[in-house]
Amino acid sequence: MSENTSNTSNFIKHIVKEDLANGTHKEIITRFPPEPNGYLHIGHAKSIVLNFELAAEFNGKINLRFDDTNPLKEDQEYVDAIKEDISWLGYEWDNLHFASNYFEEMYSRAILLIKKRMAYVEDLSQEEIREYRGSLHEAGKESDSRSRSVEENLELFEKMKNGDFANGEKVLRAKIDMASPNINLRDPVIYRISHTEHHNTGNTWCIYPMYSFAHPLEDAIEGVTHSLCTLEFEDQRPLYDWVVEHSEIHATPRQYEFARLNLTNTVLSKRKLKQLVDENYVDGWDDPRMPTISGLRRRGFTAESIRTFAREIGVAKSDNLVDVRMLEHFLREDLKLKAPRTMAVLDPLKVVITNYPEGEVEWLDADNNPENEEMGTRKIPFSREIYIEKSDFMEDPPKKYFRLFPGNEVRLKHAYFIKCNEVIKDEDGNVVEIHCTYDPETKSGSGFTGRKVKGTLHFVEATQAKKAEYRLYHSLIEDEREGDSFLDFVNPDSLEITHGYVEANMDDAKPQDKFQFFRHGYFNVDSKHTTEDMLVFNRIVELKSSFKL
RNA sequence: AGGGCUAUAGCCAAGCGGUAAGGCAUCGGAUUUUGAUUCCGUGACCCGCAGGUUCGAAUCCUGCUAGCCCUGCCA
Repeated sequence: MSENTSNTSNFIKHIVKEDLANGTHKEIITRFPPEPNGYLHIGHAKSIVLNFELAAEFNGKINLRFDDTNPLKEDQEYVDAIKEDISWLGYEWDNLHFASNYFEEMYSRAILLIKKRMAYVEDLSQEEIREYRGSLHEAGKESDSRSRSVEENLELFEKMKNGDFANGEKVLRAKIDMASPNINLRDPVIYRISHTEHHNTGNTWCIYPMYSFAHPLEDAIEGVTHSLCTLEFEDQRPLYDWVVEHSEIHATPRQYEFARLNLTNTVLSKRKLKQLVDENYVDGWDDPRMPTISGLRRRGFTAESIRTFAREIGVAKSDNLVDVRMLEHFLREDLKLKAPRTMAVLDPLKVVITNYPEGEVEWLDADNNPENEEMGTRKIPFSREIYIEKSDFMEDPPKKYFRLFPGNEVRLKHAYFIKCNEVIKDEDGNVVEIHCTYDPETKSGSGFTGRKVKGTLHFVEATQAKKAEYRLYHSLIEDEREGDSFLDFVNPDSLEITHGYVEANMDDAKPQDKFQFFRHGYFNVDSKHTTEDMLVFNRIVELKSSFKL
């Protein structure tokens, strides 16, 4: 990756630099630890970029580790999708691990804790455990199970493992402090029974470690030095350290917490995203309106723009709400020089150039990207009948409208000046066709300077035009709506479909090809809906515009 | 007397005792065969508030205030 990854500063880099400088570590190891229970989204991208680039910048290593300790929610489908998304983002992990590969090791560490009288099997029901835990304002109380002998605990824990108990009948708890002001330390459950098949270990286990016990062990086993997670785990840090210390794995991973990403007009919670998918608000995890990596990819966002975005938003500890326009900015910036510029009419209006010879087609020169000459030129057709954008004509325009209207002359991009002479309407009074005349002297590239026009319109020549479908996306979530559930904020009109024309030379456009459609924005050939006879384009983002009616 | 954390422009964010980086957005202006791009210009008499220490404070101390997180056998 050639991008400069070290020009930003954040508190985690400070910590790493210091750890390296004072010899705490010779080499750092980070990890990205997704639970395979859903698809990755742009919030994960923030964490991925942080962890991978931190390791790269300081010549360390990074592990991709699936935190698969709860078989009830996890699935191989998600493992595959997550790997694909990380690779697509442009990152390579040094090692691939699964928490489930450490189950045996974790089990033996749990036994060690029991032997050290630091863990015990609990008889209380889930409800009782909750009651005994106390509340934010009052201490918890100790359960009778707490004073069980080591031998009995060992025997019961083995029975748990052997499947002698039903789900929920027993749990293993760490013996810490039922009166701690930090509720996470009030004898947290570290193993539960779940007679569930695991995507990786099958039916080998019916007890599974809890995150708070498993995660620190995973980090310690792998020699992770800097374990980065989000703010809501701050209260768990004392427990994390407790597990590492008492499990006697001689490693000292440290947990650091940073603020998760929030984006305007977006939800970034796996639970909510899953709900949007399950309840058919969208067409799957990769729906172009979804903030998932796969959705952004299908929409047309580039990996580079997502990476740049993730770097530029920074990493800190204060809650934040980043404007989506920032993401869009980096997409435009990335595609500006990379995407060929072509003309597409999204909502066509026919124009007949009455003084242009019938049956004649001429081919005009058009550059593919004036800001990037290497992209070359192409020929585009021009003839008596063309399509322009419906919104580029107004019969009765306001002041400062410099597109087409009766009596006004405009430039057709790469072609000629045309002047509107006549408006054809149907019986309902709708404008169905415009009659114009062109001036042969004004041909583009001829150096004509006789007079100027204010507006330049894009067009598609009618006989060669290729039909296309456009999918114009609007925010899936609208922050300004009101409601209690996030579903009240879902925009029912987030997908707008139109049909129009693109240049004939788009014939060889393939899924995921990206273009700038003149005056419209950046578009991507949709990989799911495009067929042999119909190109379907996703609008990635619009061009910026200061035009107001 | 619950505990943990955060507070720098509309939104992100740097800053680590020496006199407020940068990006996004906004609004002007110039250039323009995209009302795009590009280019220039635009905002903190001040860093949540109030005191204090210091020659000097966004940075150190004290006290407030506001917001977020924590009572899953989720992660």
